Amino acid sequence: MENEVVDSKNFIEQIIEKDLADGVYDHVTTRFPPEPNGYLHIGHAKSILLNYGLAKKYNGKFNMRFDDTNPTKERSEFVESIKADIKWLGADWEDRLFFASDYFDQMYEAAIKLIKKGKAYVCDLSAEEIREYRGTLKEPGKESPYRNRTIEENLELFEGMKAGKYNDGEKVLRAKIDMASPNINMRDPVLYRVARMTHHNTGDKWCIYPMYDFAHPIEDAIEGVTHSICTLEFEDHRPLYEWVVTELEYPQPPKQIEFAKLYLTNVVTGKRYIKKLVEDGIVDGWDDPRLVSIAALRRRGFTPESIRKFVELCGVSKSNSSVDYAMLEYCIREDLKLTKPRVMAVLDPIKLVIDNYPDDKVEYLEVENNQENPDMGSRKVAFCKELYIDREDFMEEPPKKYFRLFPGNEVRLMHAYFVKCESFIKDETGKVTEIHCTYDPETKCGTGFTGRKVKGTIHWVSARHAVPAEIRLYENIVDEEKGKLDENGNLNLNPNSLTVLKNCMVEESLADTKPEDKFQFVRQGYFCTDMKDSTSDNLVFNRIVSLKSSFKLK
RNA sequence: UGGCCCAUCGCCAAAUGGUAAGGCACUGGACUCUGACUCCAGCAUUUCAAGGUUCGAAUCCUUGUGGGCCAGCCA
Repeated sequence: MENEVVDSKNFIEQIIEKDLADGVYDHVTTRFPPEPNGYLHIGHAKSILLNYGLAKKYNGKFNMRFDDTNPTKERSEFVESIKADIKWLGADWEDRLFFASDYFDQMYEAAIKLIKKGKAYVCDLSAEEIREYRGTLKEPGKESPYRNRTIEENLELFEGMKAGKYNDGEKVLRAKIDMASPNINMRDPVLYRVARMTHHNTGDKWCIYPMYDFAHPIEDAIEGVTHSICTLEFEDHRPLYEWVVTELEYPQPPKQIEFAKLYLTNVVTGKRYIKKLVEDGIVDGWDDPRLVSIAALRRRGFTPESIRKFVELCGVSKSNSSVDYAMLEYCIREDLKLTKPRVMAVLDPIKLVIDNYPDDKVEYLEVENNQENPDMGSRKVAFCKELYIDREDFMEEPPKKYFRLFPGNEVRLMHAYFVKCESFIKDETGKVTEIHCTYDPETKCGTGFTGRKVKGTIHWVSARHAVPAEIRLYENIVDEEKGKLDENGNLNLNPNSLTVLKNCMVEESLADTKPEDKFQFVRQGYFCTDMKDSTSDNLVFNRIVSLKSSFKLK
């Protein structure tokens, strides 16, 4: 059933296999190291699934680690949401949940080691001065006047930093590398800063905190990570990463590998924009279904399987690219297709009366839950004289090749009978209010009737049994403008990003739907339930994607 | 002449010097109790450009062009 994929390996797999073959490493360990400063989105899913998949593929381990080295931005609530999202995606860190902050002691010792090797020094320059001394992209920097302090003096000063003798910003520990390096990251980068902040994990134990470039390689090395996979913008940091693990003399040091982030067309991903959308009340939060955070995708009805499939399909490379949103839709269609029940729904009801059907008769038709997957069982659906069908399934004057209901035409009511339109009623505004049909008892579903064929099959619900529902049609918030602000500083919004259809009717089997249930209303798009924020008494459904194509009126 | 990275169909992406996979999207057509699904067919004589090396180049070299990233005591 899986399409046969020719065994092509992405560039990271090739690196890993070469490392294993060359004996560079005797095991594989990867990790996902988010900073707990926000919510995960589809881009993170790529990183999570990539790291997890690689560990699985090479019988290695996948670690979960919060990179919490900067308490100003980090909060515990994010820790929990991130853990929940990763679990939902199916990446299992087993018992290896780590915090960079748990390694603060070891990082401190590592700093001492560098000082003793003459590779790090305490610098008294202010932040502004450091920036000035750093030079520019085109001009080399100049050395700090504090660069040549003695090891003893550096040791004493650094201990003083730890002991809280200095104010925030007064002193930093810097690596002694090369102020003339064309790579600005190598111009004596700051390793430790003084910051009196309460850390979500270590509380007030520390008043100095390590910088990412120093902390990250140490975290990886401590955990025995072999392949430290990150995104492209860290390429320039790799020499520093390597400098740290080399100077600290770790055996089998980890190596950093960079890959291109996942961008999606037609969505807004920038944190700034999402923040504005939330603040302006345009969306109802970071998990609004029109966004692409993991939580939003989950709420909108995407399944973990569909996200996994999507990430797998996107592939991994080093070229900046933007994947078509249609690919994501394809993935959820693929997943729901065989695994979720297909039900009938009417978005814009119009009454259909079967004139030759007994007034009080009710039939309970046996309907397969998924015609393509008999294992999914069946259910009973009530059928009677008065039904609702969708307004767009009837036309008074049909265009060519319109297969559905129009005066004189016969169609199949799905799972039920052929029905022929005999007449219809309009109100004073010309709007059709009721359609009258006759049905043919011989054409009942399941009888094997082959006497004649019809071109159209339409959804219906029993007017006496159907349940009212509210359906929300979500469109992605931003179009091809890629989240750019317009001349007035506003986001380029799709005015129809949320359409609420209030008068929908769904078949009675959905009455006891739970929020996590998923259904397909094929022919009218796919939907899933979402009753979390329901303000109406009706059932609430979210549409997740459109069908591939449908008959369109010219 | 600051450094690093990237460039293959509308969108992803293989091809590792041996003669351009695959998926999404799209376009026909068949089938159909969902205009869906499924099926079948069509979608790069050419890999940003121009030179060069080679029997042979998307792959190597040169020079351009286009795009991304870097001057936080953020990650």
